[in-house]
Amino acid sequence: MPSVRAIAKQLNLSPATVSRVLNNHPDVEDATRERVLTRINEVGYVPRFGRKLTNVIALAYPDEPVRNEYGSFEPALLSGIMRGLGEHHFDLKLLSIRRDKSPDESYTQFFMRKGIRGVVLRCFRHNRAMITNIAAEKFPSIVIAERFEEPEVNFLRADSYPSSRRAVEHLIALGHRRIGLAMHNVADSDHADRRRGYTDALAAAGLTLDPSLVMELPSGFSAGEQVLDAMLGLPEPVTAIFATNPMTTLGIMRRAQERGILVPRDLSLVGVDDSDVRLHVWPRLSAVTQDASALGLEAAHWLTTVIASGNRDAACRRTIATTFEVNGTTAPPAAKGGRVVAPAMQRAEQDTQVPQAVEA
Amino acid sequence: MPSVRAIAKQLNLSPATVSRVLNNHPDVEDATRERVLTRINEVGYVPRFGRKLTNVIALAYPDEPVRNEYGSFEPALLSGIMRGLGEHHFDLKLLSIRRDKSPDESYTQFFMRKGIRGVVLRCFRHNRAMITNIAAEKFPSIVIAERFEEPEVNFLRADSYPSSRRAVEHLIALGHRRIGLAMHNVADSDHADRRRGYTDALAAAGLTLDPSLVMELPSGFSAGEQVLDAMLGLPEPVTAIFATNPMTTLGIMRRAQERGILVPRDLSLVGVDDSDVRLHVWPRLSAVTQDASALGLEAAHWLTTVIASGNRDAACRRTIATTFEVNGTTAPPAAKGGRVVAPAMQRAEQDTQVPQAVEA
DNA sequence: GATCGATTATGAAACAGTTTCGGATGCGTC
DNA sequence: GACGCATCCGAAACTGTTTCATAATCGATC
Repeated sequence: MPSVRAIAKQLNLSPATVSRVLNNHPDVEDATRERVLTRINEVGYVPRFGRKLTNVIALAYPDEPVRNEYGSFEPALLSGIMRGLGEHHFDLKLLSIRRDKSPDESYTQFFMRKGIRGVVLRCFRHNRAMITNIAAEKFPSIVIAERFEEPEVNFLRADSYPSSRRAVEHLIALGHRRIGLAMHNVADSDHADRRRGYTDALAAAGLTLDPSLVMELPSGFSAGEQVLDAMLGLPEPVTAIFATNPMTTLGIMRRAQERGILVPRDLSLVGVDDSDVRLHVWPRLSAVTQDASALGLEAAHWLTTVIASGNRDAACRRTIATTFEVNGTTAPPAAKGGRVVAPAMQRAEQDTQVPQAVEA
Repeated sequence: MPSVRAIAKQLNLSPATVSRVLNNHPDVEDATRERVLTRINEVGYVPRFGRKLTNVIALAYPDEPVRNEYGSFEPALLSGIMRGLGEHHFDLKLLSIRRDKSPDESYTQFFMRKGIRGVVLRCFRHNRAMITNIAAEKFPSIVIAERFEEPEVNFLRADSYPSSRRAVEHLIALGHRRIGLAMHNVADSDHADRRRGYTDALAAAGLTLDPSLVMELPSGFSAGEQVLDAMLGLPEPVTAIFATNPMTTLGIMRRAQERGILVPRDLSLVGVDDSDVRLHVWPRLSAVTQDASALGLEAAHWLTTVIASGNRDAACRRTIATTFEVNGTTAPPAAKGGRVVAPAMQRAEQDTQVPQAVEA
């Protein structure tokens, strides 16, 4: 249980200087600061409040926390984290790293200054380096929904590959041959998995991959609208689309309705859903679903357990399953030429089927 | 700047006992605990970390934080709060009162034990008493999106009345005479305002209020589905619906599409939106909109400013405006009998209109 | 009825982190 | 050389919390 005073003594310094380093005060020599920081990392200092340990972890975002564009993933994640915190009686802080971290302090310094014992990290395309740095500093941390090769990075993710592959196989089994893929243009591992599910399913069915059917766009709602227009504007249009991003999926659906394209009669659509949104649209969306709330719960529980146990070498490289749920947006491709049933009637029928969960 | 030691001295106690009261330790006599608590409230004790003030506020939920059913209000609110925190360099904690507060401690005790200086409170139907109690204890707090008569309660809300009234007037101006109202069955002040907007608009137009057109249901998605079925199943069905809850609105839209009821040709719909969801459905939803993010920002800014200034008597009873935005779900009622344009074509046209914001 | 034991309530002291104040040192300038 | 200023750091003071000891009270048993 090293304290500020103990560390100061070991280094022949005063507690005041160690405290200054911890709080990133300017007037301490660089060499001294370095000595203190390395020692702090060696002995595994943990901040205390008076004599009691601080039981706070943070959910840290690289930039703006809880942005709206992330859809329902963030609130579900947050809700799960709060539930996972309960057992060990930890509290949760929300942090924006870019806003509050001074560039000349280490991540460990920053987190200790904020009085937290561990951190749940959100990963986006631009902050992978940040995350490997945090992990390299050995500060207790776990990354949500992303995969890392570096063995010191702890992560908890949902594996989209099997469900994505199953989704595309489902489309192929229905008779679709021209299946579009709407990708995020900066690939995280999740989106890479979904792409792999797509290509592998095509390959396994003996279909050749047509690069013109793969679109890469910024994530977001309006991207979906562009996707639909582009894919139906092809010389030989697609009959089905697999969209790897929740917001993009909604954009596609909306644009299809706007243009009077009936889903699934004129176009089949498989999307991705982080919570219950797939059930709140019409027709209910056939989708690869991941349980963001469960991710948050498990991550918070692992992190607080590791902190409480004092085990500094625990590793988490867990992957939980996703599911592919067949709902109302997938059907056989239209036979060329014929509308057999009146639109409104057909739509009413198609959605009466009960959702079947297919385990991934 | 009263400290634990100062308070102890004033009461002829040891700092240990005061600390025990603050942390809700069991072995302190009730009379002593009471003396300490009243003194703490008198002198306005604030927790410190070492010698520095703790700059943390909390967003406190009565039960589960950030529930999914609340739709997009919570993430938008949270995002706004984080932005409003920046100026005074405060941090944010998330708290569940029911989960973490011991029944035999006061709210002030609870919040101090958590090391926070102030709290942003979410208000639901069942915790109004809790909130007046917190305010009566004079702990720095502000309630989001609710109105209180008690002068000691600080709140920041959006006034839905003018926009709601304008929304219903809009429907009347389009020619609607049978306008349904879908209400939350446990009325907070927001929903009461929306109801008042409805009744006043009808009265001003000389229309009599038909009680059978007013439905009160639990909030949520499935309630919307029930509303649609009920209101169109009336002997003399409605031609328009005003739904006062975002999730309910989505439920109505989905069920209408499912049943092949074309909005707005067969039914006009005005909803409520807390963020951008109205633009993500087809047709884009005519809606009363409130800016949850702005509510969060303003509330956090007010609270941190009051705390930083040390002004214990500042009051906040602010109301910000909402807007009524005309989009694609409102149109004149169908002339009895005729479908003039083919459904798909008509739908494509109706949504091309640019949203017009009408200030409330 | 007395005694032993357990529980309760409290304080002194030790310990946790932070800041204030002042001293020492070095560097530049007049 | 003297003065001024900035840098760096330690002693001391101050904050809150816990541990240990102590005194008082209550209850049960002989």
